[in-house]
Amino acid sequence: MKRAQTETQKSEREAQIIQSALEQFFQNGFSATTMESIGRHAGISKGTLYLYFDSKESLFIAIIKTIAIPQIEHLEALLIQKPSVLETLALLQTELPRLLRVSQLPKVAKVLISDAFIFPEVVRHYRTHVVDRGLSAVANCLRRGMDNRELVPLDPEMTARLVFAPVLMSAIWTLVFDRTCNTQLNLELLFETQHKILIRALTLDEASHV
Amino acid sequence: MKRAQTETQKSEREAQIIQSALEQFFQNGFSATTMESIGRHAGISKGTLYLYFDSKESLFIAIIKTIAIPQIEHLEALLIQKPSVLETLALLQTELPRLLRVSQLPKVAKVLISDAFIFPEVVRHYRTHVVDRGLSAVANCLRRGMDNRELVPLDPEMTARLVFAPVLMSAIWTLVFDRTCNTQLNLELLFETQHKILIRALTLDEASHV
DNA sequence: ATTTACTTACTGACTGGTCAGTAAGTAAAT
DNA sequence: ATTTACTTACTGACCAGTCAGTAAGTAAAT
Repeated sequence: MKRAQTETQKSEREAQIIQSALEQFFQNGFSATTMESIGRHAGISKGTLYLYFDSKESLFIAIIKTIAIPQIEHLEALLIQKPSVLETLALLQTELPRLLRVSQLPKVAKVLISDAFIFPEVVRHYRTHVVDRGLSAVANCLRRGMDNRELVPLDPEMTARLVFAPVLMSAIWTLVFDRTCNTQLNLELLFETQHKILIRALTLDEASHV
Repeated sequence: MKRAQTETQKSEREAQIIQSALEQFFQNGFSATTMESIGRHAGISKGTLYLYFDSKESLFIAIIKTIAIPQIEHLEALLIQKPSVLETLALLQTELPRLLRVSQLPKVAKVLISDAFIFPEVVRHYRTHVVDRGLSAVANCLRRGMDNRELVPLDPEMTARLVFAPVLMSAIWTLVFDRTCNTQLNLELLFETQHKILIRALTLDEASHV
């Protein structure tokens, strides 16, 4: 393998290792993944891995921290951008399928779920810095809508969870079932259907419902 | 360990082994679980395991097949029992938290998700015999309601997925986050909120919505 | 320009330990 | 005495992490 000389090349290699490790952990789980195979898929030897990361565990932690945070910041930015809650919900309908398809977040989630009990402190970190942040962003948006009578009053925390539930389900579905059964879940139709349901359920339109 | 003499005692022991294996696979994943620890938790030695199951893999398959099927049959029975779709939805609101709390289905799901790629044929079996059956049961129920104008017309397959999404989310949440963060998700409030949303979104009441 | 001395990214064989599965042995019941 | 449920000591394969060595690059001296 070509030697990484400059700092830029080195951080490129580090990113390459993290990618390879994510793919291996995702496919085989933490325990069944060998350091040798992470190295091979990154195009380097096992020994070189240890020049970049202390241990298998520190590699796991690096994956969670480097991949998930930028995505959640993107989502937060998205949610405060629109003034109206209804516009925000409409935005989610198109953004969520995109997030599921192009980001690495579903893979990270699968890895985290699978090996949660080996690394409880990583789970706690992920929960407070990724999951709770995402949920709060949506819950706050909904609460604003409920407060200024744009939306029906409901528990905003629970409603936020219900908004995210199909995202988790789709992530698992596409990664686990679609991969092993060679099928393809229609994400656009799923989120379009969810959007219709949410709009009908949450809006106080036409002065009909009590 | 007391010797299992009769056929009844033997199948009790088999069930005990399956329980122990589920707990271990759930906590540590397939690869990191040792046969010795499965035996220890079932109160027998490692060698005895091999009198009941050929291999670690056959133990994994036995878990999926013996635990999930009875639960899904229970759900199917529940869904055809009530004549009205609305009554069925109301029933789900109380049944789903119960299923999440008392059945082993969430643990089985977590194990299956974690080790999906090691056993693709098990995933396919689980999908056709458990997941697709459950989804179809709900989708058929919804389709009936849409056909006889009890419900708003929407894609019944997708709506069924949206009904189940919070179940999967709650399963993961309670098993992964609540366990490691010492919190407790309010399942009753969650499903009550979902029920309110579904009722408002799906019913064609008061002749208001188009 | 070439040699020489030095630095550093990288390699892969090795070690200590683990574990699935096996087979020889024990003991309870008939 | 024989069968049957179970135990335990063992084996061979596998792997995380280490470390002695290699080779690629750099720079000073000739």
